[in-house]
Amino acid sequence: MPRDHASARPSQDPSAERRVAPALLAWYDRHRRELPWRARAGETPNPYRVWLSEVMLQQTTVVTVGPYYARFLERWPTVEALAAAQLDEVLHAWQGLGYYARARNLHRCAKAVAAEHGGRFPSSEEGLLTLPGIGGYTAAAVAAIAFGAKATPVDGNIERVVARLFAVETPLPAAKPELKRLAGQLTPETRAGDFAQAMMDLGATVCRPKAPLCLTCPLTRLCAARAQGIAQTLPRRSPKRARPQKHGVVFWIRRPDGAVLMQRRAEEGLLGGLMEFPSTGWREAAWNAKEAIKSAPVEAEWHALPGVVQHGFTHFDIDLTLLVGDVPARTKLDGVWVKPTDFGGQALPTLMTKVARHALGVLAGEGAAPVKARKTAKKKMASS
DNA sequence: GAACCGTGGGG
DNA sequence: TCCCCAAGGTT
Repeated sequence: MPRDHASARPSQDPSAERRVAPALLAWYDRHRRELPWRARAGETPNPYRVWLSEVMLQQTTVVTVGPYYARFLERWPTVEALAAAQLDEVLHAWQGLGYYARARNLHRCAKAVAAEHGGRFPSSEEGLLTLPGIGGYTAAAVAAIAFGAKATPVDGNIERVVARLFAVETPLPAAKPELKRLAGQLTPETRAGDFAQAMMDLGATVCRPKAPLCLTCPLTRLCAARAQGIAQTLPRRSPKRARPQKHGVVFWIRRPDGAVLMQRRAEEGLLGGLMEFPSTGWREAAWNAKEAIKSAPVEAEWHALPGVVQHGFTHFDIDLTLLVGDVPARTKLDGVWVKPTDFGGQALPTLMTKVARHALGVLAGEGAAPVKARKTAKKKMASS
């Protein structure tokens, strides 16, 4: 469907575009949020802190990032300190935050800045783009916020604000180039960093995905979607593919001293570099015990643990059942033996934290297993 | 372009 | 309960 040119303009007024940035910056000066990584008005931003926060904030909420940011900054106050850390330390500190490639790239980036840039981040978008884990959004964000460059980061918030302001009805992700172009047109010559943060604040607190607060929005008179009464329906999105359900069987292997076998996952891919309990592959077809045991790392007398651990990833759901096996002391296997009291010292993804909690709860003989898991377990056991 | 890559909270 | 989605990047 063709888009007429009138839609590429906020409201019918041709001068509206030029009024967006002044109106938004005036609003920002009054409603500016205090965030841990945000320099106060008049203070010089610290590029390391801006970069660290921007990477943590990728696809992650402000509330979630808060404590992680504080811990990272205390432990590694400078990019050189972070560069000197071990990758496993960084992964462990990142535990629970998700998208673990960010942690690996964060570490690589710190090393690159320390070793190849004298400990100073490049100040241009182009320079920043060459670093690991820094893509179009983060390069523009750091350039604008930390270095005052005229750059236009476009995140989910800004996509939404711009889609509404210009009533762009093209669905995402196809609309991304157009939204980026339109956002660039709005960016002022000065205060580009404040403008970007103002757009993001507006998207987070006023121009929200659902139930936008158009009555209190500083741009409401300039908003084409508001004029057409379609603000809440934008941006449109192309339908997403359904998430398949996968299944796996975990081998909970115990030594007489109570230690359990853990292994490190491959560096690349899902949960890369993190620790896990050994398991079968994760596939869409269900496993039966006899088949699963073929992929056990050791021979043992296996006992099925009641219950199931369920978890959702971005692109598939998974349920894990557990087989418990006891092996003699001195059993030699790939991996590390870890006592449950030391699980906290390992970089475990949330899925494996759930596995550990479930196993320890059931094996302790009390009702630590989630009620939901028990119900599902009964159903599954009855059908198998 | 499309798939892959986590997690937690809110409606 | 289920779906949405959050300051995206890499392949």
